[in-house]
Amino acid sequence: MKTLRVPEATVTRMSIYSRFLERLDRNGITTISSNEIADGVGVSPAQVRKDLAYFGEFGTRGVGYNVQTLLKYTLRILGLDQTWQLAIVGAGNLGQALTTSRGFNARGFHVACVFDHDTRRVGQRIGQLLVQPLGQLPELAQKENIRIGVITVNNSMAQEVANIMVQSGVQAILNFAPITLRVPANIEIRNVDLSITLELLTFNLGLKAAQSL
Amino acid sequence: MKTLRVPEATVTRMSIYSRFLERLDRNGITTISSNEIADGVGVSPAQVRKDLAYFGEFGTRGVGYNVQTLLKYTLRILGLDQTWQLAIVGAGNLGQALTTSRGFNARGFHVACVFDHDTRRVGQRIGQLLVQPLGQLPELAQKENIRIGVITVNNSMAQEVANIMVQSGVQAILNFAPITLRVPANIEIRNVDLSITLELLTFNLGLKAAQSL
DNA sequence: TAGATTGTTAATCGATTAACAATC
DNA sequence: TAGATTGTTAATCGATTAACAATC
Repeated sequence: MKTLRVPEATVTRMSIYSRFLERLDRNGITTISSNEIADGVGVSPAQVRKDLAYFGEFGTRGVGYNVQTLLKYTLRILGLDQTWQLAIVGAGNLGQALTTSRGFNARGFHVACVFDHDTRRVGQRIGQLLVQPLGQLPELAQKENIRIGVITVNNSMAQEVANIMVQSGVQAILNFAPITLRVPANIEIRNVDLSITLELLTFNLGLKAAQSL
Repeated sequence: MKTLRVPEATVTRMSIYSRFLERLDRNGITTISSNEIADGVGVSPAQVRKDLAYFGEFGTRGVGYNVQTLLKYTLRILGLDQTWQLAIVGAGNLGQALTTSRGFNARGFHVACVFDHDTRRVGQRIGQLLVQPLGQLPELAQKENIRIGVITVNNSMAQEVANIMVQSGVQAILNFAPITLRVPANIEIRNVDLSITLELLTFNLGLKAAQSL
């Protein structure tokens, strides 16, 4: 049980390489070098080779990488060689957007059900799905083999929803409520805070303004 | 014109410190140490002091930091001592969610207008706002002093929308379309790709599964 | 003055890049 | 064999942490 220690930036780039390879594959390109991958996604060739080296030897010296083979490996590394059933809790605008979004319904991901606390929302149609009452989450999570829960409710409900998700056997949570949720250590959790992203922009604009003085 | 070089992680943490200070201030706390800030947000005290040191000396040795003063400084550093007018282009579910979201209507940010290409959406009400035709963007951007544009249209429209934004004098773009946009170098741009975030989760779940073998 | 906490320097840690031997 | 490109090692770069002098 050796613990593989991979920088998070490497994983992010694996995701980017993987999409790039998908595009190459669609365009019928069969072989590619680290140099071309680097050019294609905007990193250094050494970085590409180093990133891949965390996971194995996928290329052929003097030749390059087989696109299909490398694509298959990157998908497997990212855990995308299997299906991930998602449940979204919170059928407001954000929940609706994510339910039908391409990112959440591609590359192994599938939004299998949507829940809401509000009885007025229950029964509403979102894409192919009907909004389910929150009380149904434990049962449907079992039935649909939900492994990832997405929280798009407001702050006051978020912790309660997280608790229900954990009790329902969900393994990972993607949380859009801008609060810190408490979950057991074995649950993967990640927060998406768009306000911080906005503030990175305004910070940089401020820097620029200062530099042009 | 000395160029201030600050790690992006530091800026992200400044944003987090700033919110923490807001909470302290609301609770009437007047003084705080780097140790307490560190505890409150989950980083090391040395990190807190080092982060702040990029921007100045805000504390008093032997005493700590004045909450109100430090809050004011963090807000100024992040560029939040001014109002940032936003325009959202794409009045679908995501656009609607962001238009009325608290993160986009607090701490100096204000969604001033929403646009859509689709004539069926134009005139719709979102919160206080009416959806405007895309053609109105240049004029309204001027009139409303829009400095940040948010792109929530589909991939095929995103580049065109970015072009119009740039021509309209927008300084920064937050792009939710999962494609790489070409903009002039003086425009700040940032992509939000939720799929990559999802894949970080599945990668970690895969690691965990491998370790428990 | 004694106790506390900052701001800063030096040490450590980790990630990226450069360089090159291995090898197709 | 000559040319090309990988996989890996060593060098560099940058960020975090530890430690402590400065000072309230």
